[in-house]
Amino acid sequence: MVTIRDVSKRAGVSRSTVSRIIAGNGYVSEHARLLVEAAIAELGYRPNTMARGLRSNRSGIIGAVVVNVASPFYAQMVGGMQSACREADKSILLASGYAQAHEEQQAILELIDRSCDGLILYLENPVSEEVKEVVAQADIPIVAIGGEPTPLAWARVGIDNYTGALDGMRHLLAMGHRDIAYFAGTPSYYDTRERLRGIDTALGEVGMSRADIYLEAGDYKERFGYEAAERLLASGRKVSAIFAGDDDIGAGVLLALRHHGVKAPDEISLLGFDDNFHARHLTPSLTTIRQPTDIAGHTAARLLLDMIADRNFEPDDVVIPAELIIRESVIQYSAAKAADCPAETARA
Amino acid sequence: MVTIRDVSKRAGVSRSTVSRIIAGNGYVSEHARLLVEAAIAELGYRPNTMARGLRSNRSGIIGAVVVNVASPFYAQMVGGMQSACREADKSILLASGYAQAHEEQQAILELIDRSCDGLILYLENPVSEEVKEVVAQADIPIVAIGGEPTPLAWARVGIDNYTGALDGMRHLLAMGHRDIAYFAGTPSYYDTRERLRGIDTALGEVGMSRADIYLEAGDYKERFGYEAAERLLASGRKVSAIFAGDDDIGAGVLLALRHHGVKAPDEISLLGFDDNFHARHLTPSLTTIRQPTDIAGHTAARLLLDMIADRNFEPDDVVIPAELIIRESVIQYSAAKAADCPAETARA
DNA sequence: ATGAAAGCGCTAACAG
DNA sequence: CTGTTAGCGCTTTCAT
Repeated sequence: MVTIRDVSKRAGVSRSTVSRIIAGNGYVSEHARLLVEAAIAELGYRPNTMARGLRSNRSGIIGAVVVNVASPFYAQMVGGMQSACREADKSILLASGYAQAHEEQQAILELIDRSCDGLILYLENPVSEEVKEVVAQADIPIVAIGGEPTPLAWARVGIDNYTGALDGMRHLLAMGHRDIAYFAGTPSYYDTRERLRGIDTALGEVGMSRADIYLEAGDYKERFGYEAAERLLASGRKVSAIFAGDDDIGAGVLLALRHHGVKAPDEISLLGFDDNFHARHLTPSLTTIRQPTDIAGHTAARLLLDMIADRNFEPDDVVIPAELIIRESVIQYSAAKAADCPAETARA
Repeated sequence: MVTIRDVSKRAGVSRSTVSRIIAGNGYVSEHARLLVEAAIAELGYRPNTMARGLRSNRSGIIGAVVVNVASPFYAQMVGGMQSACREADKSILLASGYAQAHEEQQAILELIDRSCDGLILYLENPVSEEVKEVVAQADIPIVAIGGEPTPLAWARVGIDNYTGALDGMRHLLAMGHRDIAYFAGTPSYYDTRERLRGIDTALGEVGMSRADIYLEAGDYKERFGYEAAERLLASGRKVSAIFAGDDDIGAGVLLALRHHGVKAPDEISLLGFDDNFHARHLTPSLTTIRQPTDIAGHTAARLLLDMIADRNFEPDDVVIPAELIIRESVIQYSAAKAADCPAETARA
């Protein structure tokens, strides 16, 4: 292995000079630089990151924990982080927390122990005091991205679930729907709660409340959407629109409707959330609310990198707006169709 | 920061003893172990991975380069790797090569420089001699997973694109189709070439060849599928089935068909490849060939971990079989329908 | 079974 | 602008 010592000998300078040159800081004469660069090239020298990290207490690695990389939602987010890190010559150490408290904490500790220069956290559970203690000790910048806001974070990048859901429900309302079902995802998730808040607000604007809609909570799975839709159908409750907690749930709803001979959007409109890849390929194509997860990931990484570069930099939290994407699955409520599906819901 | 020295003092033993205990090797008396463990707990000691790595030349980190994490195909694969690594207490340093030679090489160098204990590589380009040299120097186990087979790899985990495509084409043929189009993905990709080989074989079995089908190559994008389908329609060439290079291309084909009023599968059957999440949600749901990327990722990681644990372990290459998933988009060829779409293709 | 000693390769004062 | 010096925290012979 060729070390900094070999380079210094070859170039006829001291190790410090070589160190300064590869780190790119401190004063170095042009003459020395040329000599050293030549030596590095000839010898094929590559700095040892471990030794460097041990000494300088910096690793050049960013740690990220998301719920699950295998899911496109988070994968895209990680892609965004990666593109930001690449520009800054940082690598990403990736861990998944699987939305489980224990796994999440383990992941955080793992990243801290690997001396990451900073952390990006998408957590779904609060962290224990012990972990908080370790994190505080490490004293590295942390940005939270979506999920449960954590006191650990120095800054937060969030997607506007509240406004997204608000806009979505407003859209349904504006299209004349009043008999509505909402199939919420995992109730314990922060995002789920935010979406519900948005829905409350939208409902309130027309003098309705959560009590006036058919509400069910489950998880962000296609299966839940399927089963919830079946239960809705079986209940006899008539709705003209279903708002799915996300596109996966929406896909399940669509399947159930088809199996039971209910036409969407003719008989029941359907609104999704996320704008996953499959949203536009469903039949009918899904009107939904886009969450730009890649942008969120990129933004979070940028913020983190800025904080790492300048420890005094105190960024404001940023909220990435969600966007209503109108496709085919939501149509104007038509009284004609309602004729044989009389609404039994209370109205304001 | 609490170091191994603090622990040794507290426990009243030498640093070596503490080191042996945390590394879990060498002879240590039960008595000493208890003392040290207590001290570690009381002090909240956490070993410094940098110092440890510098000294021992092992990092506990696995490096992975895939084409692009943001894509569900690779994301799932990474998920599989992660699940295997978690069991072995290794972390994953992730890089994307974006199927570009330069990026791929950079990614490899980055991972090597970070002293990864082993590498999992999904490359789409050959590597330069320089990089090969560096990799050889590093002397760490490397497993290739899909993509271009690389001489760098000590072992290879591949998905059976050949047999997958063979089975797919056989299925089309068995369903009576003879006028077939194949929309291949990026021609330079190894996987693409393998699939074409499979298609050749299947065609050969019924006395046909590539010249007898409508063949177009582009990239693995929905847009390509859309445009290729439009060109096919415009060409006047009649086919009863389209085999799409992957499900994204397939989605594009379906869209084009719909826009041009061609009914699938009634007028044209469609076969995909990959079994992406959206495949079953298309209308008609897509008959396709499943690539178990998560299993491939897991397998590759397991192999690598075994090689890291035992440098003499020489694993055989493993091939993960692809599987034909039958849904709605491919139906039996019907002469009746062919009546007004006379085939102009040569037959054997 | 344990301790002493010798660095791993690099950076960061400090002095010149 | 450059060299000297003193470790960073840990592992690993080598004795004992």
